[in-house]
Amino acid sequence: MGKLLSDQNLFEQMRARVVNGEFAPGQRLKAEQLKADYGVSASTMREMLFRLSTFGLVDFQEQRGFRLPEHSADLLHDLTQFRILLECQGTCLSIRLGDLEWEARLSAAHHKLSHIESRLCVEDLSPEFLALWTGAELEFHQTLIDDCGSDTLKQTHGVIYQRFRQQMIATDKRVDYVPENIKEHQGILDAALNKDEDLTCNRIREHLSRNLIRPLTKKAQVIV
Amino acid sequence: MGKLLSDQNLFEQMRARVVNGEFAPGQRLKAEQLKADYGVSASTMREMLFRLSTFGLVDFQEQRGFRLPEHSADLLHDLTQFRILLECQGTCLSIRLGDLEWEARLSAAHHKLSHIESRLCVEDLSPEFLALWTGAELEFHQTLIDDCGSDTLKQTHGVIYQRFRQQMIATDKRVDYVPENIKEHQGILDAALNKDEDLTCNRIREHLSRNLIRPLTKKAQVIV
DNA sequence: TTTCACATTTTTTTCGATATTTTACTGTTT
DNA sequence: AAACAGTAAAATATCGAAAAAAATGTGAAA
Repeated sequence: MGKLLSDQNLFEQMRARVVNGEFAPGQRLKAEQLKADYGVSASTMREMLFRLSTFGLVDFQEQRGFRLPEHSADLLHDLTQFRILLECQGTCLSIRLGDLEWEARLSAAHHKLSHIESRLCVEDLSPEFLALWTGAELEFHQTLIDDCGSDTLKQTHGVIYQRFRQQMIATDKRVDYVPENIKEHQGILDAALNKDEDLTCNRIREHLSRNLIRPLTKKAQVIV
Repeated sequence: MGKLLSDQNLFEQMRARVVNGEFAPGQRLKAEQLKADYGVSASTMREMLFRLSTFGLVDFQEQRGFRLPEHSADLLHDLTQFRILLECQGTCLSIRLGDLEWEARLSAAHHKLSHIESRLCVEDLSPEFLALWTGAELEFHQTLIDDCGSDTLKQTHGVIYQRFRQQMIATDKRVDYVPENIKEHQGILDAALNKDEDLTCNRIREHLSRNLIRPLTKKAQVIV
């Protein structure tokens, strides 16, 4: 298989594999086996698994190795709720702080995404196309919060998004695409470009709520 | 020095050291040197530093090792802002979801904290006493969000709190104690027990704002 | 048949040595 | 003196093997 990968690439590859459902939930990940895929030693592989574990993308238990996280509806709910918090907060701040440049980038990200999503309607979904969609979806949501001015928030969101995606894929290999998605993304874009913070938040919340087990209790005002 | 530490203890010890200002900001952390302190090999030490780096408590750069994060007023600002978001959100949810048991625990945590803080007035601060205060302060703030129902939020808060504390200590060895602290903690407790979500948020925000460079732009409603 | 003790196999963790890369130093040329 | 190349020193990353621990299997006793 692929060889001569730099450390960074190796991490990236493994990240993609554990997120994109190449392993079954709960499956053991043995460094001894995986090392063959990358032509590195078990120690290096172990270190890589360790790094993934600190992002919550693989579980680690002392003296009994690594395994893929179990799928859990509760966890997906929790991650969704947290995504709502981070994306609402981040987007509001971006609306406030972002300049014309940000609006342009957001518009561009949405353009790409909507183009892909419209084709997703008709074609059936190959893994490559799915990866394309995933990438575009991520970029749109990341751009939303990109000008919030808080690296901490953005980094945290990145981690949570990966774990969210991992759980989504574990739930069901099919993409969570529904025709509503197109409308919802459009709605978020419009509200954001209109600089209507409340409306944007509502639409983000609405958009993500699909993955909640139980509806949110009620609105709460949270401050920053 | 200490020997025969389990892996977990070793991590905990190193965490305490890098947080509590035993090393200067920017200082290199060489596994080869540190291994002597715990009687383990450089590899094991390296792994430990790696784990700390994924929490943001030490910086890691490929091919040039580990070092303590630089102190940065901007970073402290950012971490504070994020703490405000997480603690407001978590506390509001706890108020809503927490039962009598939670109120009791919160009350207990505050009792301990306020007792320590009142003594902090008169005595001068030995490192041991400071550690006592830090522990109590952490427990109070953790208890606030403890019944929010989101493990993700609580874990994230734990990580952010550690980094925040690290930056605080790097700023100035003295505790950030001011007489206002006692009043502020009391105010937060009262509002929370009164189940007044808005007031509680305001007081948490007020309490933490001390560490912001610039004041918050304005209130924003963020939803969950 | 069940339970427990013991031995075997597998898996995980730790280690010291080696290879690679970076950093520091030295002397040469412009 | 400044810039550069080349060499030596130090630090980091990688590896395979040894040690430790857990899981598995076997068989005897209840």
